[in-house]
Amino acid sequence: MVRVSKEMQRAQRIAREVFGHEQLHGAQQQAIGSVLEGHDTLAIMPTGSGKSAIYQVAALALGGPAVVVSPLIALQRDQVEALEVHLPGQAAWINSTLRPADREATLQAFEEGQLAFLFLAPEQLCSEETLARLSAARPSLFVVDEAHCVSEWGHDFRPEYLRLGQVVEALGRPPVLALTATAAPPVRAEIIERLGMRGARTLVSGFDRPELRLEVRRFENPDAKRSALLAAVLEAQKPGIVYAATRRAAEECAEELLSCGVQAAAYHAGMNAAAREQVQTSFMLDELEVIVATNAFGMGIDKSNVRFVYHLQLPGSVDAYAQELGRAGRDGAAADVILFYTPSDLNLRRYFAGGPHLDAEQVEVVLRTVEEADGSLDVQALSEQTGLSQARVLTAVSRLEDVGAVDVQPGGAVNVSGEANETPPADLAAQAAQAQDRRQAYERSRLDMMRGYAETEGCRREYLLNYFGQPYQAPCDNCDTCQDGRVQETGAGLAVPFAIGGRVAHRSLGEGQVMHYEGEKITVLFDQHGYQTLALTIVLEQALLEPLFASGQLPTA
DNA sequence: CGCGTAACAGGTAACTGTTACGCGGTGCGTTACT
Repeated sequence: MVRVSKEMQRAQRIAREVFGHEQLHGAQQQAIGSVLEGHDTLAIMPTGSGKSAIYQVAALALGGPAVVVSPLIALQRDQVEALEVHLPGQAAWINSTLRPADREATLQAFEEGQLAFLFLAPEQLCSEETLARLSAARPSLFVVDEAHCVSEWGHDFRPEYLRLGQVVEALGRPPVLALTATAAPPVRAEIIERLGMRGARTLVSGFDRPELRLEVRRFENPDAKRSALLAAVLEAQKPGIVYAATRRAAEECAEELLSCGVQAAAYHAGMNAAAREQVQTSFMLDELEVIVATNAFGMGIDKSNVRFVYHLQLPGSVDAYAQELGRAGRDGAAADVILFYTPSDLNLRRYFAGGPHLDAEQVEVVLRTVEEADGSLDVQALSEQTGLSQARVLTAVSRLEDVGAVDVQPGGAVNVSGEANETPPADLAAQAAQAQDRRQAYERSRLDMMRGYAETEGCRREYLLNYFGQPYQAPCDNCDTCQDGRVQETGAGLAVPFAIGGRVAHRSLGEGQVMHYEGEKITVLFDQHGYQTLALTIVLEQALLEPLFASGQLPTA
């Protein structure tokens, strides 16, 4: 018999009376319960499964105001509007769209306890003053929505994401609740580490989407591929989404579709805000049949009747692919998920993966400039002083921060860290350059996993689920390889030498987690070296891998 | 990193081969103008 705690009963009542949810489902209850028991919690749940209700109910049950980190101003607006229905006047945002007077009024309302929810992007949490004022209201919960951004964006795009751990400290360490729809094991580990979550509970609910039909069509020639995609869109049931790797490809594809009589439009970050908004709105209203987008499109989109998601180029990681394909078939009806693959697309993704390559000399120039300026320069100023691009300086500073050589102040100014004074700058620069090499190698190993999906002869659903650490018994009977008989039934119970999800140790690559088997190969995610695929016969003959402990006993940092 | 395009050289007409260069995703914020 399940004992329902008093706190949980209270949470159920809040869900019902405030938000009108008759019944919280199991995963929601688990996550809310975990938070109410005071645990830092990472909840991984598909979009549309009521993630918002978790933080909404948990925060009210805890009784204090919640600080919610949200990556996009548009998402902050959506969340506030949703709360406004049930709790008028108790949710607000702080971002650059506010006039100074309104910003001040909002902060004051939060300090005085009039707000239950405050939404902001991580950049806002870099101001000492804002932090001090938020902390004065003694927030009872710190929520990081779309928490995969920590790992996807923190390293060389939005570095403030990597500093949220310090923010949690500055706010007096309220319980941390991180929410995302997709996170593979290394992404989970990084979210927990970077947010400084303690004794974190990780709750994962169902990744499998049996209604999605998975397929890869391989082409050697990009033109032939584009024609095939156009033909597929013409025939497909609409509405649908086409993902392209570049803005130009998105625009060209949208134009071609239009000229074939399909109501299509492009969507990417190079368009002005009004045009983007208009495209998104008409897609949501079913006025537009097909949206052809870069990865700028999708976060926070919950449209139930998307009948296909096609990719004109492969995404940079299986994580990104899972996010994007997950936007199909939310209503539970069948939907088509096809990757149109040409191996040459890997080149562009390799370029994007892991940011720029850094020479130790370049990093040393940055570090010495930081020293000479005595903490007065930010990334932009450093870029001007050193003649290196901003992206390069940003990456150099992030890696110097990782190795403890520099600190970045809330205002953005870069300082030499106190501990680093003993070590020669050249050594620190070399360490930072190495850290960047490792990061690139890791990102490329993730790209290799995406390529593995495109090229697998096995069940694609099994491949995806294994990637997210879940065992699966192929065939699924709803992917191309299963349906055309390529998948050999491995036979239930055929002994695999190391359990999927289990921990293993390799002589030279260190410890890792078993991800996937395919033919004579085993893929392991190594803590230090990313995803590596090894020949099973050699592994067994030379006893290269040693099992550690079963999955589920993974110690959390 | 690697691809596609533009510019250019070669030797006197039209074109081919070489080289150089630019381009490629995601958003917050701030600031200087209209």
